[in-house]
Amino acid sequence: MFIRCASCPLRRRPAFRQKSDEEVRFIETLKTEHLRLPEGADIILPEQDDAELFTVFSGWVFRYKELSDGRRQILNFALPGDLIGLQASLFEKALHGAVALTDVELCVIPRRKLWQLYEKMPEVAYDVTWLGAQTVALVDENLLSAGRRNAAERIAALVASLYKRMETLGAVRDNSMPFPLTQQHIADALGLSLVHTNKTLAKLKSSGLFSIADGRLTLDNPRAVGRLAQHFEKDIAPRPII
Amino acid sequence: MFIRCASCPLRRRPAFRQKSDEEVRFIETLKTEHLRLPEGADIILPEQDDAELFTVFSGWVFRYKELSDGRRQILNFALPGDLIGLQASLFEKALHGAVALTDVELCVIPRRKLWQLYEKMPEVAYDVTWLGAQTVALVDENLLSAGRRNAAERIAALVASLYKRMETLGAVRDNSMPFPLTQQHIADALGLSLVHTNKTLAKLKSSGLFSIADGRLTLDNPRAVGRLAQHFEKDIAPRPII
DNA sequence: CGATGACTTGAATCCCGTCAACGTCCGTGG
DNA sequence: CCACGGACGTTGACGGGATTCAAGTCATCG
Repeated sequence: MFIRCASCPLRRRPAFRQKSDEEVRFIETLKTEHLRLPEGADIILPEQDDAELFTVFSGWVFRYKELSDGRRQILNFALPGDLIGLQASLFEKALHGAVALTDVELCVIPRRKLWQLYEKMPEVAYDVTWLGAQTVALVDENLLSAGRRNAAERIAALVASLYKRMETLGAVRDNSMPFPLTQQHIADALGLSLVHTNKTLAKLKSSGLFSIADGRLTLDNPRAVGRLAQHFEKDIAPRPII
Repeated sequence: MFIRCASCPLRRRPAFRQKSDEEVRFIETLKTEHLRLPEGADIILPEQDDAELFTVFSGWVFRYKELSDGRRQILNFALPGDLIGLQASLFEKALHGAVALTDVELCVIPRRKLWQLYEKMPEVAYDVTWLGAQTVALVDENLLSAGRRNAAERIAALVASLYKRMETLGAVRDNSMPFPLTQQHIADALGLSLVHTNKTLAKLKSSGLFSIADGRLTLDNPRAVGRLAQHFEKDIAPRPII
């Protein structure tokens, strides 16, 4: 099953900057495949030397690094519209891994076509850079969390960030959004142990900040979460999508 | 004092990919200023909405984020050849600050010229993206440190990374390199307290891993540092410079 | 020569990690 | 039908790595 960019429902959402027909047609020539992968599938392997470039079409993905004894750090989560594998495409080898957190659909742009894009369609090249810079911004924020926030603040910052992003995508209803993370994912993303994550999570839930059930998170007290997180992100302006 | 790109000593070093005369001439049209700033000067202020794009010509720079109560996290260090301010140029506002760690010289590329670069010289645009991805790689590694390494490992990883980068720039002599960081900088970069940084640093020094004196760091036991850091970076291949 | 910034050092405290056990849900298969 | 195992979540006890508080040394500098 192939989804044509011209009729892509994702890119029409208000979260994204609307592109000209010409640009969309061009992007469609780049896209070779619409890939479906099950939860848990490896998208990019650490050290992989032929990773492609992907746009997340549906589902959640995370990038990670790990140490030889198994300690794992999740670097950031990618949601629909986000680009995955830019580093891996530009460098000889991938310096990180990427895994499907849920069942996912990915638009595949072969790494060998990346240069074409710069030659032929500078607007799109600019957007690629923009999305790369967006990744830096996400990782920056996570580094601030891991380095300088305590456990409760880290969780609040993660929740606030994901909630805002999902809201922008139109995936929030009644203060509630899909939340596929296990506590192990949360721990790995925040640089905490599983046990301590569990206990801190329990405190925040019982304080009425938010609740998690049936794979969904409900934000019960947005202001308290925002205060803890010090994450005063305003509405996210429409952004590029490849 | 203006340094012409055509006669720029930095870009001729083997650390960098050599560019065609045409590209260099073009880059020179982008560069409006050769800026000198003293140690401690702000290069980009958090929230700044008109930050320019800079290439570090000489000296060290760091990017940082901070929380409202003063907790500060250094995101990464930028050395000669590195690009600063890409996010700040692409987005409405800077989401981080940048400060001169030493006296620095910066090549200034006005943010309004960034788009020109994509239209007129795709090779250079590609390099901008490459350098953006390079920043992600650096921050990724720092996030792995802050999230999953203990204090000694973090310091080893920082030392290993900076040493390798300085070596590539040809700034290492007799296993020794300039090292302008204070212990406070190290603490802020690694997500540690000043006191604990001091004590851990003392242990590593007395174990003979490295020594610091007169603003220089000498790597006495590269293998032990590499083992602690699990930072097996091979030689860094020549990279783009704008 | 007082002031300031960087670095040291010791003691008390605590946040968080580790260990260990237990509970629940769910899919599988005997 | 129920035993079994695995994934995920929960809870208590304990210890330690790291923070915080406090004080003091040493250079540099106006």
